[in-house]
Amino acid sequence: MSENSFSLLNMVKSLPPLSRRERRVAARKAQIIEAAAEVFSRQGYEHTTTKQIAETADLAEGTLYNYFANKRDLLIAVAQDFAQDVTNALAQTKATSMEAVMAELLTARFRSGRERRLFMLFLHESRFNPDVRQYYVEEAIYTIITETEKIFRQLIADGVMRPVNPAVAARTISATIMGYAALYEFLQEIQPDGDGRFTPNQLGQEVTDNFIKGLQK
Amino acid sequence: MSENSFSLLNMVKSLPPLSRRERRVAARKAQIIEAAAEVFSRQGYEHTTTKQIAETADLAEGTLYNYFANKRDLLIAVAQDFAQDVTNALAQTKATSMEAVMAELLTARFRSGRERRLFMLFLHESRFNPDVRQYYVEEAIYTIITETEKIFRQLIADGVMRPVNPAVAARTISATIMGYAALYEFLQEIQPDGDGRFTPNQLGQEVTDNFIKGLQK
Amino acid sequence: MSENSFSLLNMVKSLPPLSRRERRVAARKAQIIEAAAEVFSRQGYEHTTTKQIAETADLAEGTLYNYFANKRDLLIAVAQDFAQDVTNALAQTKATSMEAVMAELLTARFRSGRERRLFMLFLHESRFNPDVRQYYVEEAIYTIITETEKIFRQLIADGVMRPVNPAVAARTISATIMGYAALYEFLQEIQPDGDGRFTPNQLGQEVTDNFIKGLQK
Amino acid sequence: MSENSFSLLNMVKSLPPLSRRERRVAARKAQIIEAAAEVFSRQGYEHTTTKQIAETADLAEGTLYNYFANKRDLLIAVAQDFAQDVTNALAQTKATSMEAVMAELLTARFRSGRERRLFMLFLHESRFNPDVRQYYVEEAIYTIITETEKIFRQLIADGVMRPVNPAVAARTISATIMGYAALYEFLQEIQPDGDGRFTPNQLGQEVTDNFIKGLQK
DNA sequence: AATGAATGAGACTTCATTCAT
DNA sequence: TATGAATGAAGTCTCATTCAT
Repeated sequence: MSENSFSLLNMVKSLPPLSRRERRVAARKAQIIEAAAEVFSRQGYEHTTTKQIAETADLAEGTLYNYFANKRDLLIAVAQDFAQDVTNALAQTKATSMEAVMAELLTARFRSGRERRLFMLFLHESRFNPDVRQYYVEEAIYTIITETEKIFRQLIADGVMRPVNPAVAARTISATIMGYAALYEFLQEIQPDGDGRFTPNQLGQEVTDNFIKGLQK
Repeated sequence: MSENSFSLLNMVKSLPPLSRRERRVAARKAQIIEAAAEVFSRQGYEHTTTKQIAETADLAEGTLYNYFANKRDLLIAVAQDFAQDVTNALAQTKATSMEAVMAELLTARFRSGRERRLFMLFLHESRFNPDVRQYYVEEAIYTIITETEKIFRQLIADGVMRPVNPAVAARTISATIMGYAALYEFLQEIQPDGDGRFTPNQLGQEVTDNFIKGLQK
Repeated sequence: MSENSFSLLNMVKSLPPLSRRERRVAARKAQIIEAAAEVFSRQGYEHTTTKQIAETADLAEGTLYNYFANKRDLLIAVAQDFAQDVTNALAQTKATSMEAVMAELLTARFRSGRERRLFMLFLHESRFNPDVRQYYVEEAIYTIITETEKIFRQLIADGVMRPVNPAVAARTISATIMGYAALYEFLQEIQPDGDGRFTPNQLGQEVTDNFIKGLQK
Repeated sequence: MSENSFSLLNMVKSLPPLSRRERRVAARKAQIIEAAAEVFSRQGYEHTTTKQIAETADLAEGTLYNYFANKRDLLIAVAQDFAQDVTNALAQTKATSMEAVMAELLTARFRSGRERRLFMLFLHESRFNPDVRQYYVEEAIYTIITETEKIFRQLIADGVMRPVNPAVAARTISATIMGYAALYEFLQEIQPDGDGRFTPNQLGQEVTDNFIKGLQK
């Protein structure tokens, strides 16, 4: 999420340039968000104390409150930041062959453990926090699904994909991605017998094959 | 999860018969586990107070501690109970046609909102609680995956399924199930345009079709 | 305010008898209110910590919150209790001669330092706490004023008092009482030169004389 | 209290003329005192933050500390300033008829809501702050009492007033003034039935009449 | 065995004060 | 001299757990 501060800054390039003070505030916020994301991803929201976030950010506890109203707002900020990253990344995905699209969808997300863990954290917290739900679900998840759906419609129109319901297919792929993100935490211990471990790429190729050709003989 | 208490009792049927006292203890434990499952599923672990569990179980707070050492142990008991249910249900699944297997896998689980929410809850909590992880992941998820894998091996041997890696296919299906369990909370708001809402069965059929025939033309 | 718990109990004598549990709760509440009144009267609301109240009540800090939602509610309870005392005391005042009425009004209230200090505390806190304002001002002060006014109307009707506006006179007397309550804190240091200190009774007689006969020759 | 800053400057007129630097410092102090008086009068001491004072004074928070050691000193300065105003005003009061003296005493003070509220605030704070007590009580209140006493002695000597104890009478009048200052906040809601509201002047005349002629028939 | 009041550790948050710029 | 971000002490409140009845 350190690239994030960059992406955030880039997003507003067209706006009037930031004053020195605004830049400093933005940098501090980014520093705190980065620390919060780190600790949240490791320990979850409830098990994280503001003291720990402050220590990770190398700041005093009170300083957090000069930039965020409360702990909850800090979680929302991390979720917004996360959603922004997902949205930006997906905006650059190009639909070419079916294989390429699937590979991109299945492997591009969740390469980093922290990102996977944050993904699952927000999934959990959205149930109890409407703002997280809004920023995370309605931005990140909605974006993943609708962008995938758009790509599928195009592939069907191009005659590359067979004419399934693109809405359902997009949701199925998204669900599979999310499920794998969750499983990944446990897969290292639960390996197919005798096969040793898969690399993410190998796994991606196999899954892609399953989806494209179908499981039926 | 009221059947659950039954399943717990059934498990020990082969052991020497329970004394009256042991039956009373088991019944109380089941009562408490049922209450805890209910409240945990609605509010999550951290947002649930022992007071709420006691009220739901129609007992005093202190009584909980006569049967469980602490709140954490209560969560573990709920997880064990849940895993038992999943294992029992899967033991009865019979492999016939591919369609039947897929339908069973995709729709049997998660018909109830509470079960879906508990599933998600354990997924979250197992990151912070090794015992939940052990009982939930290594029993429930491991069971789902290996049983599915077994079924797939059979289907491949029968020539019904094409010879993909059954370990990967089983994991993909499991991941999809888990992903849909998570998405379900949000799907009502994120509907395919103009299509109205899917019933679980409709969705199951579509997804089954995707998986069996593949997405490729 | 220890008599208070009595008065409170007396008030509900006509209601169905309290269960043992209700009596215990009432006693604990009274114990906590008594402790809070003591510390508030000495240190004011803001300078009082919940820790101090708990120590004074010989309870743990958390126990306070089993009986009152928060510190503010504790202040309100003390104010209600205080208002109840004032109301009860005034209900017993009998109007006979002008001198007796004045003496009663001027000396009955505020014999104890704690009561005087609480009176001033509520006066201050009502500005920032609508509930204190309601219970304290609209019960205690309103009662003092209207009861005095009633007495004055009677005295005028009896031909003992000259026909001034009884509403204004009642407010003037009340204001004087309140002002003396405040001054009392400082009067010990600010004595009339050479006269030594007044006892409350001496002062009451002099003031009564001023009011009854007027200052004019 | 804008005249206040003036009064502060006037006080030192007889001292050697101020250098430019000293004038600037005095002006800044007056600016800060004015802001503090404004916010204190509205919100009370404890509910006022140094941030709010700084904003009201249109200065940065740190700047306050170049002129006052801490928040407490700021309150003391406001109290001193207030006492100064009271003393100055009373110095100009001339004793002629009894009616004139009473009217002056009863209406001159507390025409402004802010002054009334500050009066009450100092009354409260002096219980917890010896310096406020010293400057406010021993200057303002003491001055009011002793000046009134002096006037009363004169009136008695002139044969206009009957020979009561002038010390007590002065205290009674002062107490009444203070009581009305406190009641004023609530009087709007506690009106004599059917009489509508009093203007301060009407009230002053009635009260004067009560005091001069006495309540007795 | 059941009760539920008492406990107190620990979390979040506020805000007066400091200090580098 | 003015600034305002950083600080951290201290306060309120929650809630899992204990224990006397």
